[in-house]
Amino acid sequence: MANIQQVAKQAGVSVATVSRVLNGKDKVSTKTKLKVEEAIQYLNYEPSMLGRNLRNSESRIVLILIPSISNPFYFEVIKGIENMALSQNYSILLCETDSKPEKEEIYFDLVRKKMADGIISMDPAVNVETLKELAENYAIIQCSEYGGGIGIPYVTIDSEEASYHAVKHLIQIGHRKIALMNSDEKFLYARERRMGYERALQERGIPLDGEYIFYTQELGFEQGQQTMKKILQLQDRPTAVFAVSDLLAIGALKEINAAGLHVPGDMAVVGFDKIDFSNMTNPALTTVAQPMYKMGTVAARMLIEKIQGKTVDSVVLGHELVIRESTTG
Amino acid sequence: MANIQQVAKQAGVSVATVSRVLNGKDKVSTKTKLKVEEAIQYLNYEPSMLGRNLRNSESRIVLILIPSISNPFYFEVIKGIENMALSQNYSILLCETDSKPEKEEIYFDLVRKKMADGIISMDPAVNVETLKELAENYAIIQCSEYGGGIGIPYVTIDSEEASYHAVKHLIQIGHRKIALMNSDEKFLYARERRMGYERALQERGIPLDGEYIFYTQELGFEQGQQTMKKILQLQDRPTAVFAVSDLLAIGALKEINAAGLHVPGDMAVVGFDKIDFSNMTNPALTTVAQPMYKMGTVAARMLIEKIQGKTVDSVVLGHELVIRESTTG
DNA sequence: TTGAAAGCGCTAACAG
DNA sequence: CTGTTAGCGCTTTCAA
Repeated sequence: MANIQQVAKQAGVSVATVSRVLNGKDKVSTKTKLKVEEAIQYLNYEPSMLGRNLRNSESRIVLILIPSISNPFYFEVIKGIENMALSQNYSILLCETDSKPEKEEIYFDLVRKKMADGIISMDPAVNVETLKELAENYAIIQCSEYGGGIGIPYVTIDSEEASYHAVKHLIQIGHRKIALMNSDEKFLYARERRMGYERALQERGIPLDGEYIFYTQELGFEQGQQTMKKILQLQDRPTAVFAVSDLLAIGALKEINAAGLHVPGDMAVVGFDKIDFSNMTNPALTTVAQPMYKMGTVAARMLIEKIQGKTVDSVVLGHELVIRESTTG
Repeated sequence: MANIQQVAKQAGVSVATVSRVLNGKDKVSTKTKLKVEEAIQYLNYEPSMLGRNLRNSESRIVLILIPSISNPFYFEVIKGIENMALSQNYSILLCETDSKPEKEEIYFDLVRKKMADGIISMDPAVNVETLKELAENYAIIQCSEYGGGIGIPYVTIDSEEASYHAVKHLIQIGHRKIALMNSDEKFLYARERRMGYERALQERGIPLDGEYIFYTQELGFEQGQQTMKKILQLQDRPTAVFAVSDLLAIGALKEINAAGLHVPGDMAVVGFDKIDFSNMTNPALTTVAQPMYKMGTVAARMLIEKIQGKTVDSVVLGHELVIRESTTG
């Protein structure tokens, strides 16, 4: 475990020169450079980030805040963030909050203590107050979820438009009784998605039916099952359902099957997110694809620019409707 | 962004005293302690990990090496690691290698550069040579996958026994023609699982049929589909299949359904890992549960002890067969 | 119980 | 092109 001093000594130069060779920015003569490189080789020297980080007062680590690591929606986003970060010599600390403030605090503390240079928050349940406060002193980007109007740069899609698109597809293939399986409207995206749903219906002159709108506390498989159970008990049963997450939709699928009904014959289903698993179900799920990888790279680029002190603008990316068996089977 | 100097000045004490209050180990009089705490409050001071880490030559970060973040098998393990790590004031850096040596090297470099204090490797495709070399100087634990006999402490389950258990279940419910969907036998666990499979058959006097054993390069959904396709084309078609991962099994399920056959009537299916999704399929999957959370906590504890210079022993944990619809209808 | 001072490993400003 | 030196923020002897 040699340090820079020993390398300098071995090479017969000063530590400054070694540092120059290491960082490759300043000019060093080919001869000395060679000497230094030999010494590095000889001593098996590896520069310590600990020293460098303190000196540069940076950690070269960025936090990613997600509610749950097992939600597949985040995979591609994370990959995007990771690749961009890696290319800029940043590492990522993946932080699962379980949507619990205590856990969130642990990670917020990490940036307060300079253990991380910035945060990409993908947690819709994040404490907006704290985040806002933190954003005054640290680099923060919101990805996919944003509280709206809190002055933190974000990258997201147009949820209203995406939802409109999905529902319009259902209408176009002949459905008029369409249920919406939404999440709690305390989340902005939930409100937006309901608006898209309503716009699509209104546009075709289909009256709104409050009975067809359902809210769930979480976006998981079980909630999808439970909600579908309620939908199937409706007097005037809808012929299609639009769920705002693939996991909800997959839960619905399972429940429809369990009731002996057929998808899409008896009930068409559309999901949201295009998680890997949406293709593995029976039937494969029609779903709205967010450009997740791109969201990740954009968020990471924005964060790094923020860390570098630049001002960054929010970004809204496009979406895509992936039509598969659960609507056209 | 106050530092310890300013706090000391504000409180009218030395930096040493502030440090003592911060760490709470050394004795400090109640009065000075109060003064210091007031100063900390007043200045909104947050101790920098950068300084502390350099001084202590530690990063309080541990790496987790996984092949792919989207493989659900790792979720619970990661949770276990994270919780244990957090409780000891360590943070975790989740590193996806994509089983690519280049990517692996990036992360190995992180520990060489003191950016991380140790590694928990869950990558079966890890470069064992490098790992072994690294283990001479750094704390390393293998979790769930281990090369065997390379002198690195590991935590795992008894794959042979688990596999035996699964196949025995199939035999007990009446099957005699049982296919094995295994991964490449370059992996130790693959060899062990085949041995368990063979032992179960032999024990009941069922002759081994090489035609019933299949190998896949990866453990994903697509491989499961492809392999199932081959199995269904067999002259003497088996009545059950044991896949060494849930994703393989879920692929098989989809393919069996696509062929118009029924699970478990025409073909019983057993998976391995008990990932969340194994419960969401149609029918729900019988599978072997590894104690993943526990594996994670144990691995983390072992690693931290290793970091602290203690010697640690390898651990083998138990497993459990979860019987669901895909074998018992 | 407290303070002074050294030093963890590195980078950068300045001088030569 | 290279060396000297200060200092990033902290912990920990050693003395008092």
